[in-house]
Amino acid sequence: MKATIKEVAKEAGVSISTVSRVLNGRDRVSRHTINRVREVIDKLQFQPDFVARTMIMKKTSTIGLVVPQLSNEYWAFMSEVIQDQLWTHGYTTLICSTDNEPEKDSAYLKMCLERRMDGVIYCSSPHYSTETNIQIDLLKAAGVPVVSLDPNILGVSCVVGDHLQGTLTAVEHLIRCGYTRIAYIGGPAVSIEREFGYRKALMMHGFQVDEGLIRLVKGQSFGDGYEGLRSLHSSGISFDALFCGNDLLAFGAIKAMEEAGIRVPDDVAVVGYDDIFSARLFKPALTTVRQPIQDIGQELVNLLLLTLETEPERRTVRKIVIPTELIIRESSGIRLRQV
Amino acid sequence: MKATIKEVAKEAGVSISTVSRVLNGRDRVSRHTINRVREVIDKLQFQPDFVARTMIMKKTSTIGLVVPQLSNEYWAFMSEVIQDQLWTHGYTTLICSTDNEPEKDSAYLKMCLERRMDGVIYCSSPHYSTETNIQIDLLKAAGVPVVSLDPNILGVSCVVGDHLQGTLTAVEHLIRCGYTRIAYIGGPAVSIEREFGYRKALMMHGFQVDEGLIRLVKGQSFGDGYEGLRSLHSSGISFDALFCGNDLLAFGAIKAMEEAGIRVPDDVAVVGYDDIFSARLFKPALTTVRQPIQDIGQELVNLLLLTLETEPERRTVRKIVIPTELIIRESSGIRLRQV
DNA sequence: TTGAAAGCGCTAACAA
DNA sequence: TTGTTAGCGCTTTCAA
Repeated sequence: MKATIKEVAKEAGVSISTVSRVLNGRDRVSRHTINRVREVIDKLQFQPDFVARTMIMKKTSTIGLVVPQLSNEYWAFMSEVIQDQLWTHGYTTLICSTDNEPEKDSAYLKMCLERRMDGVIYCSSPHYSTETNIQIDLLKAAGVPVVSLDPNILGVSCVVGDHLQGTLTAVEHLIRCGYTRIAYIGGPAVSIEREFGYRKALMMHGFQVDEGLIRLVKGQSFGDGYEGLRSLHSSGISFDALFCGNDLLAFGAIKAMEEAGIRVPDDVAVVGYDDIFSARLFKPALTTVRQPIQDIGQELVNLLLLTLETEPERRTVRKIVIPTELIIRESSGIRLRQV
Repeated sequence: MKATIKEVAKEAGVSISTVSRVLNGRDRVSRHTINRVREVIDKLQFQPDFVARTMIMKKTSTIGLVVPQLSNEYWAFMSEVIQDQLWTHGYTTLICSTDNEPEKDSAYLKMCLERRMDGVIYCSSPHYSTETNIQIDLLKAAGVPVVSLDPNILGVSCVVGDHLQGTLTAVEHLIRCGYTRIAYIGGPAVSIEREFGYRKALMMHGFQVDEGLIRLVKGQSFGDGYEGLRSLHSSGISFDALFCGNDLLAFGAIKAMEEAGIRVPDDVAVVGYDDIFSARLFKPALTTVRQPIQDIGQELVNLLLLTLETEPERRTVRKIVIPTELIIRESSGIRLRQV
């Protein structure tokens, strides 16, 4: 059914090595032979078998990309950016969505090794497991370049958002607005530095951290934010502001407040994190810490490509910190211009 | 660096075929040999080379999935559902986001053939090109099962949302609410049947279709909806309701109306299509036609798997129509319960 | 400029 | 139950 190089060679009356040569443009082949072979290739609709080629070349031209959840706008956009970037560099991206499940996480990494990915971009859910670490070590041991977004994995180059700083700025913004009882919703699915930034901001401004104002939820989606706020609300504790580990959590929390008759920002000011597209569409438009997805994706790809071009012995571990930006909108109570 | 089956055989003092046998669980191997080999495999951290295996088996266990735009919530979710489904059936999914560019569309399909995907799920942007058709034919000619979402590609099994009916129901809902000047924003990136449904509903209820109320925009995203409404507004034409080809277009249109001082739903009622997650979060909550993504993804996978299990000669072209459901929320002017 | 031959790492007859 | 051998479709020496 599918023509092979053998049939092309036979039909053209040359050897398979000659066909291979015109295919790869290596060595020199006479004009006449080239034309003859090209003709037959067209006629037979021959396409070299990528798999066979891969086996010899030891290069799949494929990069594995592991993200926590594709249905989360943030990761979907990130994946798109990275895939585009890699495509222009001749690589295909194998996107893997782990749905925040540690088992899937390591399973996909394992697959990356089995399938001989040329490199891996790992955007973990921060509660990755020991198994994940083992897989990453295996990958490294096999000489497969790995770069990661955010987590500190020993010996892996990474791009990190400046979460501590980002959160610090966000919470300071709330403090400056005069809020004094600032709650926090985060958890293992969100960078721990955001919690640190929250604590740091409070302490720097002379506030005691009230652990009762902190809710650590399991996931990083709408429902988790919703539950987080319900728990906060039903505890009876009072708060006049809320910082959420990401925008989706904030959306969920606001929804829960709406249902409980708490007005945002009149009763409680809210700040999120990420600045996903819908943050500006939401009512009230969400004040949030912007992570420049485009830049982050770009840096991840650059970092990976750089590693790919360096011999394993010469590779160095780099860490690139991407600054964040506070985007002030309605939800934090100040009516500035909408961005 | 990486151990091969040869080294395992040598180390274990058996032949490579014996190693292969314990690897695949084929034939019978003595308990003792199995243990011996397993030990060595562990010791050497041997993993069979997927690529080499693939070459012999003529099966990559990989399915290509082509979607128009991953950063669109609808497609991100769809991709996640399909990837999950396929993963449980032992397949890896290669997700390709074409960004609505016909060239990328056909380029990715070409890649699916080159890389010997076992099957392809094609969720086209409806303005796919001739080149796309050629690539799909090539795929079929090579015996690669292709199933598609929505478009009518000759000889390709497909799952289609019942867009004509869905739109009809939506527009009839507006008519019943008493709106008489119903505008439409759609275009090539959105199923043409939605436009037909719009026209049909109007005609069935004795309205003349006013072409001035129709705006065909290029893409399917927020910005396109925004532009569509601006164009509609600046033309000076009057309208009291608006049906949009998808939710994102509706969001954009509503944003533009907001800026123009047009209130939704008080001045203009709006209905979208898809029921993406943020539709219920939006203010006003969006009335929209729900497409059951989970079901659609499920059906696509089933259809593909079925085709995969059928010998090429016995394959039949099937078309599965998925019913839609009108979800009434605030934007269309009736204050029913929020879903 | 071309061809013959040796593999890449594995599976799968066919023997033993 | 195990080993030998012949490929899968291609690239790449090495000769001619």
